[in-house]
Amino acid sequence: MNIYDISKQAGVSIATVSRVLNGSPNVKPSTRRKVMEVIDRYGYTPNAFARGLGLDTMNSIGIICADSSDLYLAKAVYYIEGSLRKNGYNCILTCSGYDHGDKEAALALMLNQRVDAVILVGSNYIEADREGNGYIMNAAGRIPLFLLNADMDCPNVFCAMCDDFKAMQEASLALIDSGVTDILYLYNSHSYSGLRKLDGYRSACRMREIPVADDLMQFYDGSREDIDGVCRFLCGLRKQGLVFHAVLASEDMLAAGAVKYAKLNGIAIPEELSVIGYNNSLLTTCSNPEITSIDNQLETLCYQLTKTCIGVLSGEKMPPKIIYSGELVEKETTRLSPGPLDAADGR
Amino acid sequence: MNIYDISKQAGVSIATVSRVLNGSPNVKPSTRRKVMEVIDRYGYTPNAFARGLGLDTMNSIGIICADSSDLYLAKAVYYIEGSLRKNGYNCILTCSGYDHGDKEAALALMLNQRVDAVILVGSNYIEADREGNGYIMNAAGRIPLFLLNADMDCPNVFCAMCDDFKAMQEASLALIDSGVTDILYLYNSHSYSGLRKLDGYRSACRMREIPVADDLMQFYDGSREDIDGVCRFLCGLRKQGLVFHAVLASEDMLAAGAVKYAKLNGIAIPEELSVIGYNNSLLTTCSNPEITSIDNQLETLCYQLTKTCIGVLSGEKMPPKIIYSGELVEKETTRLSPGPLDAADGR
DNA sequence: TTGTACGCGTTATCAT
DNA sequence: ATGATAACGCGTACAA
Repeated sequence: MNIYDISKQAGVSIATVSRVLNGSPNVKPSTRRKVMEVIDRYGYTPNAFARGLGLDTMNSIGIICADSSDLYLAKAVYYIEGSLRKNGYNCILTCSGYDHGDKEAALALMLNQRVDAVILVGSNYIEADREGNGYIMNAAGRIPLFLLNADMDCPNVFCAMCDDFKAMQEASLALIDSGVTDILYLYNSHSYSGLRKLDGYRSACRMREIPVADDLMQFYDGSREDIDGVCRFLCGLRKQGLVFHAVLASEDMLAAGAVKYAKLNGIAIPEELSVIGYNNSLLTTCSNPEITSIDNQLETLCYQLTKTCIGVLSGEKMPPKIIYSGELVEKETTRLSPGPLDAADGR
Repeated sequence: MNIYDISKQAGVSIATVSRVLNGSPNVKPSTRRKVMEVIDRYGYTPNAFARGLGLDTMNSIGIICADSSDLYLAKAVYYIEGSLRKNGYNCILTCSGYDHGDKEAALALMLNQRVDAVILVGSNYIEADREGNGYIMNAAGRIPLFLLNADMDCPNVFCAMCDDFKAMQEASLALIDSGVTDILYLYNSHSYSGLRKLDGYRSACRMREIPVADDLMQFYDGSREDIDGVCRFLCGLRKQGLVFHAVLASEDMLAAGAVKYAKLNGIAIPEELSVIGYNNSLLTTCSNPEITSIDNQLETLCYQLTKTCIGVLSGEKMPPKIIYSGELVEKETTRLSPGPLDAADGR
């Protein structure tokens, strides 16, 4: 069934059928009814490919993330997909992995699919060196690009991010000011955002005139799912004589490993060891005790980014950069000094 | 840049360009080089919409799941997307939610997108009553449908699933045979698969001639992310005087709630309370103690299902149903009697 | 080995 | 208000 068949059955031209289909006002009500009746009878829907060819769009948007099974990225993809679909866009998903060449290939494939825009989910699409981002700038020459949790100054590239630097700085300061010493910073990504977090920690140390010890900044390069691996990693550090009374982690999963480490070694939380994670994911409430974590407003970020995307595609002028602040959510793995908010809270 | 431009630049006809593009052997090497040179120079790629129109396919496959941020579904989506993409297919993702009408709408949208096939991820697309599945049978009349973790007999519908009944039955038997009494079955889904699991538990009780008490089968209808809610739910049951020495859960998240419940009430695991989850997800190793769980071979199932999908789309004859067995992975929340495997293990 | 011409199913333009 | 017709860019049968 195509538009010709419908037009014949309805005794009109294909132009009229098209008009009915697309809600043109220039159709006599009786004609519209007649055509609609035939359309409904045959359950006709216009061929999306032909439509795409004519309009040069199929209203689809590419979503690229490293790994959609990652707790955090999965949430982001979910929010973005829902928001875009609600606005009539389809989402083509690609998991690119963390390898640079694969990321580049994934983006190229999206462009060939003729998507209207691409959303890059996660901080790992921006390299610390400028050259590594050439493929992004290049793609931005063809279609608008949207980055979640990444920062880039480039025409036709729009970003929504959490100020990871400040969030981590504030968490570090809160820890320090509550009297905790020897804070181990644990991270597992060298992405731009990863480095920003690390810088936040360093900056806090400097602000409080604490020396930034190299062996208190540890990189864990095991699997992102291997909580026990993190636990073993920390046991190893301990065996090497490293002393720390807090673990500040760039990701909840690392913090969960720290909690296991404490359990295993009979270290009391938070009395002897404080733990702070990042992302405020399900892992924080699954862990026992529940993990204090930084909420980086993922849902809001996703919503703002898709809103920007839809705006751009409708030809509106949109802000190239949206920045939110993270929020420290205290649970059971820390005993921070009461902040101004808590002090004001009479309960 | 279209195929005409390229053909002009290369001094050949569009047919030749097309042949080069599609790797036809009937092109003189020198001509091929000449054409390739022009293609490379302009970075030309054929218009996917025009191609789709002519070939009636854009090699894209729809993936529908209720919620791609769910730990389990996210993994499934990830495996499926990767496998399909490796075989040259694009994936259009839709999260349908759990509402029946929305699921139906999501499938209809996919059909309008003219995808080559649709994969329905998760057991919640099959209703207990036959009528509820009419929309699926209907869609199967247009394109092949693939169900992960669901069972349906219908032409052009292919399934890959874990035998949830048997897996849960075996877990129940293992618990019973290790001497545990008063096993609370905790579940949060009335899907077909959910009921199969429940039946497995019941069946095990009957096999061991244990009465199947109604209040030992509890349905939790809180949020799928609210581990604390599960904890509170169990505390409530306890306060009502319900006695149970094990929690057998249809999902790891429920089991994680049970672990928290035990901690909160000073109940020793596994001495006073055994806990078994389902899916063997990250939550099992994040929990403390780590949760014994049933691994339902998700990766294998996904791989087999996509293999079937690709086969069907290539016109091969494929089995309509693939069934795997679950595997009980014992961790720290149970102390099961040594099975035949453990006994044979000399370590 | 290469080229010509048509079909794919829309939308949009221009008459009427 | 409606109809005829030209794009849109590709693949491919058929001809050469």
